[in-house]
Amino acid sequence: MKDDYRSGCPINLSLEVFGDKWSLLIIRDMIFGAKRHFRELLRSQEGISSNILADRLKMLVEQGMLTKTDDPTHKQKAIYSLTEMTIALVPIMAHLGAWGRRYLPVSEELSIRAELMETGGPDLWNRFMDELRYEHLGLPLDGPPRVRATLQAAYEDVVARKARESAVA
Amino acid sequence: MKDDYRSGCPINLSLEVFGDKWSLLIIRDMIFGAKRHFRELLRSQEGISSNILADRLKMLVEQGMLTKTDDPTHKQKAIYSLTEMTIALVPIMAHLGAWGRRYLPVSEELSIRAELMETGGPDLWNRFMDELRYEHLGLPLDGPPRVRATLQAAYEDVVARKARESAVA
DNA sequence: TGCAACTGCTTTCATATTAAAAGCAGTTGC
DNA sequence: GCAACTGCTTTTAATATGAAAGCAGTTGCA
Repeated sequence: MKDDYRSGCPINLSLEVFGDKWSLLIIRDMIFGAKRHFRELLRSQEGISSNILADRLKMLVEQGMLTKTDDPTHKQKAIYSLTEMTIALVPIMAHLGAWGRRYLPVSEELSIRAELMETGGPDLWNRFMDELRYEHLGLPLDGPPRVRATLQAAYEDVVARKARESAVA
Repeated sequence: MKDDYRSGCPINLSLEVFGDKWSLLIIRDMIFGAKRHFRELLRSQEGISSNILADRLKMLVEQGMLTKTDDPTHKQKAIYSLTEMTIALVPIMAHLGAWGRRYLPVSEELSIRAELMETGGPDLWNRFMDELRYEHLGLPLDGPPRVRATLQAAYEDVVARKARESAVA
């Protein structure tokens, strides 16, 4: 944990924890991309470099935003898990996505998930958060996870449609 | 405007616009602190330095997050105004504040506003946004502005109470 | 049993960003 | 007429970032 903060303002403190250009993208990839290993996170859309990724993961673990455990299937693999703190960012992710979609030049395939999150509203967010608690914290879940798969399928549909369109054109 | 983005993901684009340690604090001070001049913004809780403030203001203006106009009362003064884009960040600010309050070591006086925003919910946020549209964009408002003053009064009450408490102790 | 591919990083070095402090050419109020 | 204020800019040093290569293993497969 960091022990000296610039101020006790909640917005400032939030920024000190994840207010940089990379931390929230790592969390995004864990939440929406189901990525849990270093090498998976390294393959981000935005091309994070390995030293920065290593640094941020370390810091996020120190701050209680992630936990790191051994992967029983591979002696060299580490599994990163979300904590309740990070799962609680889902509504903020949804708002950020909606805001970006409204005001910035987003690409269609990368914003379809944000659109569905916006349409689904708090009910969908809460369901998704429960599913993340199931996957990352081992909490019980009523029924099988489905939210991320739905978002992913919508993404793939857009990609397939765009491929068809550009093939025709 | 920046013309090359790392990716078209709405969350990434949002981070590219205000995902640094200072931009959102400047916007926070404009929204909650009613600060509109350079020297006012320089007196932030967190102690931003003048070159960084100048750089961020320039960038925020370039990106359409703020506008800059001359102050008719003083030839050297500039007035910074929020745009609809920035006013639309109010719900995100509220969520960020609520998140910080729940998970980080906030100070009581600096988090009372976040508490009131959380309690007030979307109804309060919308009223506040309308008031900001009135103050910064000149849109009509039903009744006089009151939200920021209410938040500010609550802040001052906490400061006064803490002063009394520490005087007694 | 050997070897290619994969594991989570670390190291190196060049470049970019940030921070603190001082300063500046005016403008304003008294 | 002068002190205080205006929005910055400049300088210098410290720090962070980015790209690329490398490393000491581990694993899966032939």
